Amino acid sequence: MSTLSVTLPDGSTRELAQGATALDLAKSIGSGLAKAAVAAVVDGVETDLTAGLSDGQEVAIITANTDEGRHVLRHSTAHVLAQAVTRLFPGAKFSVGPAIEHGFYYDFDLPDGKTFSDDDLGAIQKEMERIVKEDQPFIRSEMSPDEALELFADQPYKCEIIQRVTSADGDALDAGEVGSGDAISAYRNSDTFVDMCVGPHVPSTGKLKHFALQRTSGAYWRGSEEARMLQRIYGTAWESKGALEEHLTQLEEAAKRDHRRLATELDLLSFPSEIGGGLAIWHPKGATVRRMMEDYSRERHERGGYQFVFTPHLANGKLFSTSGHLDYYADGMYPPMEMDNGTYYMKPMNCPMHCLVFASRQRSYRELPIRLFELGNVYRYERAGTLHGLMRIRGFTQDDSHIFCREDQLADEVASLLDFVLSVLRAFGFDDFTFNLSTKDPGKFVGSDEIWEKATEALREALDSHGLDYGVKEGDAAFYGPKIDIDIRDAIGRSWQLSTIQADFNNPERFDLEYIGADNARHRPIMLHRALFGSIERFFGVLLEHYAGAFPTWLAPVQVRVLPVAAAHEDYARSVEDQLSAAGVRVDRVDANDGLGKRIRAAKLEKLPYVLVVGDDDVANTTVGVNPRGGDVERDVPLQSFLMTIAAEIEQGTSQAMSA
RNA sequence: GCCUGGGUAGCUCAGUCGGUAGAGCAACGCACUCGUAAUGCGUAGGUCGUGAGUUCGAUUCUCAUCCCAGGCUCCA
Repeated sequence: MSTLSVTLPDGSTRELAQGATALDLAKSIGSGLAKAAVAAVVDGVETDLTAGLSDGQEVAIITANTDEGRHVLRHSTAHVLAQAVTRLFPGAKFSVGPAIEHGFYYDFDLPDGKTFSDDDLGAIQKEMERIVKEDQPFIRSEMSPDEALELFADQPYKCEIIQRVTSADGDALDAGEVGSGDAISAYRNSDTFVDMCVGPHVPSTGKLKHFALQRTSGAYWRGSEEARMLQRIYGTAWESKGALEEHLTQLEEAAKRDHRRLATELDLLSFPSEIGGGLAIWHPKGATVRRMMEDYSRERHERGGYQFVFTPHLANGKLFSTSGHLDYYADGMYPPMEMDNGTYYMKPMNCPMHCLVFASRQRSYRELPIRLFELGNVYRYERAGTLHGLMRIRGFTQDDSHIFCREDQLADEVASLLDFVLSVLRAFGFDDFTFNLSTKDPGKFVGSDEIWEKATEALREALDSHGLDYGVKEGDAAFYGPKIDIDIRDAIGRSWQLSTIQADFNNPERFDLEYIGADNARHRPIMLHRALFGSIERFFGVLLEHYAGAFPTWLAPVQVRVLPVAAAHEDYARSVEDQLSAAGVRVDRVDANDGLGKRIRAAKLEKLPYVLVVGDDDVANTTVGVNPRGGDVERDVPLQSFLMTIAAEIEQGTSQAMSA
């Protein structure tokens, strides 16, 4: 019997019997590998383990504990989910079920418009476990579109996908589902269940043991609000029980640092329903942190050559017609207020006002760039279902800046803006950034193509000159100009979009802004929009989750708490408190009405940076017992020495921030 | 806005197959005066999100509405 030879990733070759599969290859290397294998890469193409190999191919085995391997597991588990649902809900139509980050989902259309309730998940999970136990094979077949239409005749969503992918306008989603070209592939698990899919899949359902269904939700077919709403089930799947449990634990940990929960626990702010959805009130402690953030921001802007302005929350609708907001974003604005001399709106952005500041008098080229800065309150009518704590809110404050400059200043200005933004973000403990350049949305823009080209090029140049890697989001720009978005990654690896730098050649035109050039002629300035925190509220939320409520000392609402051991030490405790307070430290005191242990516990739960315990020895020697957050207790520390330490820490926190 | 689930004391939650509610923590009071993550006892606190309907009677059932959560869509 002849053999075939394949090359492994390490360059070595292996002889296998004719007709051998990737699984045979894995077995020949080792039983452990065969057990962990879920798919293979043959000549650069992901393939089923059960596919036959040919002489001369390069083959790599994909194991379950890799990103690619988990992707296969999750995709295969989605098929098991679909089969379970079709067993439990006869007549259910299924549409698409991809693997996603950390898991998978599948969308269904249940007969008679039925919906899933959370209670259904348990039964579906059990059915899935049954299918896993049955160890059904995933058997691949390929067919023509016509054959596929016949096979999936009772699955209208599959038919629609087949029709779309075989017509000229097949899109990425469809391609992911069925591949491209004339051959449509499908995977059959049993006599009663077959699903269209490019694969690859695990050899059999017995490989899929460690998964959990998580939640149900509605999801529009093809992501369109006009289309039918399908029923989606989300789940997660992993290569081992340990990995699954670790993931579930991580989710719990993330939930523990949810800013909405911490905001309540730490008494920072609240969202009273009496006020309305998406509108927060800041309690004293939250307000203190916010004030520190804002003070720092003001300080940096002042040193950065910005001029501070204030503008009103309301404006005549004509202003927003001029800016284009009413043409493009009326839906996102609060409804109009009819007043005696016109129609007024809450402002959704500050830029029109800042344009008027520029226009308030004649400007000379010598003045440029003019950098206007405002902590500006804006109101946007976010749809009810989109509100999310501080992250998505209806009334918020932008640390908003508009820079008016000459064309020859644009590149430098964008470049220095990038430096400025990154330096301030670093001061708040973020150092992992992602950059994205968003380009014109062909369906929603103002201004000429030429202007857009110019603006986009300026942003691109700034990113390139900084040697930054960035992605391009085609069609993601605001209606008035292209933008650079900066995402940060927080302490538990989630990414948040914060800062944005936007070039705008349109508003200067709409507001007819001009300056007198060196040539004594009138010229149009270029405008840059720039938010750094984005919204103070959102940034605060991100910061709160990033630090899990344990703010660094310079930001902490209460920096030190003084605890007298017993009533006899209260006078001394008060004096310690006064001295710290006089030194500018945010300090409070809790007298000995409760046991010391209880008061310390309370302070720890509040995540205070320092707890000072003072007793007999301290009164006698003017010392304190220092219990720092996350550190060891130190007794008999001279008060003056603690004072100097914490003053330095606060100063350093701020000044590190300043020079970062 | 759409789908699903929820709203009971300051917080976290239990409960009521329709007969106006309960725990822990917090608060307050008394006792204890204590050296580094919960001292003990007691008191008070709720028109059960809001409005309407059904009913002898609604926190419980129905409808509407507001708010919240997870998704979808949207996010200048």
